[in-house]
Amino acid sequence: MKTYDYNKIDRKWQKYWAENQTFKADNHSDKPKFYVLDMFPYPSGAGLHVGHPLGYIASDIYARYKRHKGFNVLHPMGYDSFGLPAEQYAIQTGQHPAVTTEQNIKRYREQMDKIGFSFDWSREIRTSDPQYYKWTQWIFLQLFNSWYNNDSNKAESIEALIRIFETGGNADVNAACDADTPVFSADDWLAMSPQQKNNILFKYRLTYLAEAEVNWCPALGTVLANDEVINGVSERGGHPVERKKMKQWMMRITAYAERLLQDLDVLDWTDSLKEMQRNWIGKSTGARITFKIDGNDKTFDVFTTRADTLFGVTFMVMAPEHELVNEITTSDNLEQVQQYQKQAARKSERERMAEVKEKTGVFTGAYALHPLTGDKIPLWISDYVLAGYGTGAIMAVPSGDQRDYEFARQFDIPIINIFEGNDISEKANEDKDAVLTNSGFLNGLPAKEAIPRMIEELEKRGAGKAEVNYRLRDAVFSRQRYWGEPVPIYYKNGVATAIPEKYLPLELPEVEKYLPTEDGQPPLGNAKNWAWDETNEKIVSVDLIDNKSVFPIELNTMPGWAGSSWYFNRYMDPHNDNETFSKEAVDYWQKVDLYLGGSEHATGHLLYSRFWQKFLYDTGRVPQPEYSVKLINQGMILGYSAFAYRINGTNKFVSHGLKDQYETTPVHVDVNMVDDYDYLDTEKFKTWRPDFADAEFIREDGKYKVGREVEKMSKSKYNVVNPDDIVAQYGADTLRMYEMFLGPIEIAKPWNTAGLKGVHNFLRKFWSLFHSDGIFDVSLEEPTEQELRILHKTIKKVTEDIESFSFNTAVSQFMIAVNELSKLKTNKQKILAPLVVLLSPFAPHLAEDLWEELGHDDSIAFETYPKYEERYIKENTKTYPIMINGKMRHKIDLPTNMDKETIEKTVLADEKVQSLLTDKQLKKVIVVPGKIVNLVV
RNA sequence: GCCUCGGUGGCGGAAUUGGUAGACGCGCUGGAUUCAAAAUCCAGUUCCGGCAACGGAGUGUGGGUUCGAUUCCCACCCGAGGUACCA
Repeated sequence: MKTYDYNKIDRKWQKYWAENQTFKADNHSDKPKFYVLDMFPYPSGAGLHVGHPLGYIASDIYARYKRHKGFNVLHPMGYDSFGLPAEQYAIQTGQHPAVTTEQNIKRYREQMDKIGFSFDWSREIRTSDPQYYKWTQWIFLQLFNSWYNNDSNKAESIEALIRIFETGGNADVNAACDADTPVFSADDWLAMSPQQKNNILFKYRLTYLAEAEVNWCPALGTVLANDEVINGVSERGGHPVERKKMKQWMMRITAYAERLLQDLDVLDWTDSLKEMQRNWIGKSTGARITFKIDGNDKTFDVFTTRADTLFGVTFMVMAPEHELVNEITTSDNLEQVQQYQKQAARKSERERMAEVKEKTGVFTGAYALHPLTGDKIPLWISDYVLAGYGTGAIMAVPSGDQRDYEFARQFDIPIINIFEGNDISEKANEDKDAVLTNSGFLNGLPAKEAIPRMIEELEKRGAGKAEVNYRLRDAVFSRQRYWGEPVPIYYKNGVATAIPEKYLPLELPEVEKYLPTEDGQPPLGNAKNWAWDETNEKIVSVDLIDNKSVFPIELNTMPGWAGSSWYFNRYMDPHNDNETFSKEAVDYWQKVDLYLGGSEHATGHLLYSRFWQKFLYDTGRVPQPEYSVKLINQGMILGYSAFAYRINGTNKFVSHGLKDQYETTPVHVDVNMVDDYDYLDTEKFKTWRPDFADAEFIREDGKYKVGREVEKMSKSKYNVVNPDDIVAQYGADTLRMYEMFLGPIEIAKPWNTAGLKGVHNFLRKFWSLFHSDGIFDVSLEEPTEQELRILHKTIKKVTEDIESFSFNTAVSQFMIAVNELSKLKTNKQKILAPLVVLLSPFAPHLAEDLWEELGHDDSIAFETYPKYEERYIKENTKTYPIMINGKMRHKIDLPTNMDKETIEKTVLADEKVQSLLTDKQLKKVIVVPGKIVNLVV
């Protein structure tokens, strides 16, 4: 007997779609356009896991739905193929990252093909492809050759800036530039050496070189991410790590801070995501106040949002890295200060922010002078002040700020109470409505009125001014890595110089080793051919460097986010060799209409890409200042990690239930060795890794039970589940519908396969409606009212659910419909055909197959897309719950069109209601038409 | 620590946004079918008490607003993501 052969159906239609290029999008069409985009994946060695398809399936459903609705849909896919894991694998195995990346991409493609996505593969892009990164480098050079004009509020060319300098110096230039940019006249400018001019220009360029703090690991000779630093030592090898300043390429994203903030208002993103970006940009309006140092000519600035609390300052704190610390520290305190600096350098930024339970710090021996009273204020250093935020120094007001309060208590620094009726014995008063006292001319005022008065006073004395400060920092754009885009820059006598655009792409050179060089240079320092011959304009051997016509090329590469900051535009015109993308293509597609991706990118990719888009907008390359107005954040599918418990110092593992009897360390075990009941296959475990070959087990009831924990799905946690097995066992349509059924797309949830069977059963039942004894068999009879009701209710609900991205409830709705139709044994074409079309975005393989058997007749499916009819959905009666004091006590069926008064009368006349009301006094009747009747007694 | 989100049966999750909590699915229990099993179908399934009708409790915890709170407000606990070089 013929059955629902999903594997055969999957293969048939996947082949058909590929051969017919069914989903190829055209850049010309009479139909309205719609661009559905997924965040492209990093092709990891672990393969595509079940979390990736969650978003891709959702976007695919929407893309297919939109095609049915008559749109010209662009739905592309590609790979973010530069990244650290491929490089680390290369370091371990010597395999070229390009080779492993290619293998991984092949694997990803096979896996995706099995799920039946409607991607236009003719537009595939890879960020590691020279034909792609050629244009990433090109954009880098455009940024390098631009500055941000705060008056016109956009990026402009550096050539134009030079002309301004030549005629009028920089006094009238209102630019986003470094804080230490000196003021010069046109004559000054003309008198400068090329080197000096270059240094000035770097203070304006949108990509520039600067000293930035990094986690430097001397033993590994490399820079580490905060993630890779644990308790001050490297994750790999446990070597000490220190904070160190290094020359880095930077991106002046802060120039765009205000626009990035303002334009959030036009984005149709979740409020939470916008809030996250808002907080990340962190605009605060306040004041910059300048303090003199006692017995020194130097001054330093602090930023504060509460200038009104200036009279409450009893000490000052500088970040340990602050440039003045070494200069002002008195000899008595030098040793302590230096020791503290060393200690702070060992902590990562995150650790410093996390460890605030007990404040630490040391006194420098120096004093600042209060700008109004002239009082001497002790100057401390502490790691709760971060060098990277504000000015790297604060004025501490212990009565008004909790952190300052704790610090003062810790070190017995006096606290001046500056708020009326305030008790400072327990904590600081951070209430902005509190009224000031002990504050001279500000007495009796709340913060709102006092702040402008204080700023006015400071401006009068030249000791401060109003200032807007952003938490957002310029982005470090250098990576001491191999597997990334080379930076198209060479160093001509120390001056960073652009490699001319026409020689792009500057292709990654071959190296023998992917590790840093012995003298601590980035991996590209190992390249033999990595020098620029300026005369002949080509890449030559480093042996030829003479610094006359042959110069060294930049050794840093670009970060992972470079390639992903503009790829969405490249899909519009992916094979263009002459430019990033044609004006024609971008004018047609404009922007992404629906973007789907994880919320873990909230303050990374989603901010950087907005920044690049705005820059491209300023330079006229794109017509929209935002590329993705509508964004859906799919929640991550989390892994369900499994742990075995190794008894410390042994190779014995104790079962989860007994682990408390021993001193143990949990070890991640591969979830594929664990069954549904959390029992570990100990034999597999022994062969899994060589060091476990002679492992012994302490079991409970003869079995070894693992511990479980929900974590991010990642190869290193051995909790990755691949979708292939599910596709093979149940078919692609089951996987697609199950992932949607799992829960709302935007919520993070752990992967589990319980329930797969239910979705699979649904598809089998649906297939069965069309078949009797395995033979296709549908009836041409007219449907009954009851059948039409089921159909139209389903169309209404599913359509609404798709439009609102509630794919989980849409799947439930299908299940309800099929259950009801099964009970009626419906096999009528006029009911089933529209359902096939409706189901096709979810289960395209099965739907295509049934549609073929139905004869591709659009007229039986309400002409290509089913629409519901209101008359089949309207109910004539409504069951009203009758409540007494909010508790449900009775139900009464009433006509839906009955008005409020009649409902009340009818209900009160009801026998059961009257019996319920005996011995009770009715106080009020609340009638909510269509909803409830509540009797208050 | 800070920012953002979440917490509902044995499990994944519904709930028209202040109006019958637990839709749909899994699992479990009983039944039909079968020599038997699988598969399928039917019924039941929040917990406690009761043969039942029914009664009581119940949406992380503690308070509050309201005729009525999973939903709104306050405080707290727990979990997840991000925290600037993972992508």
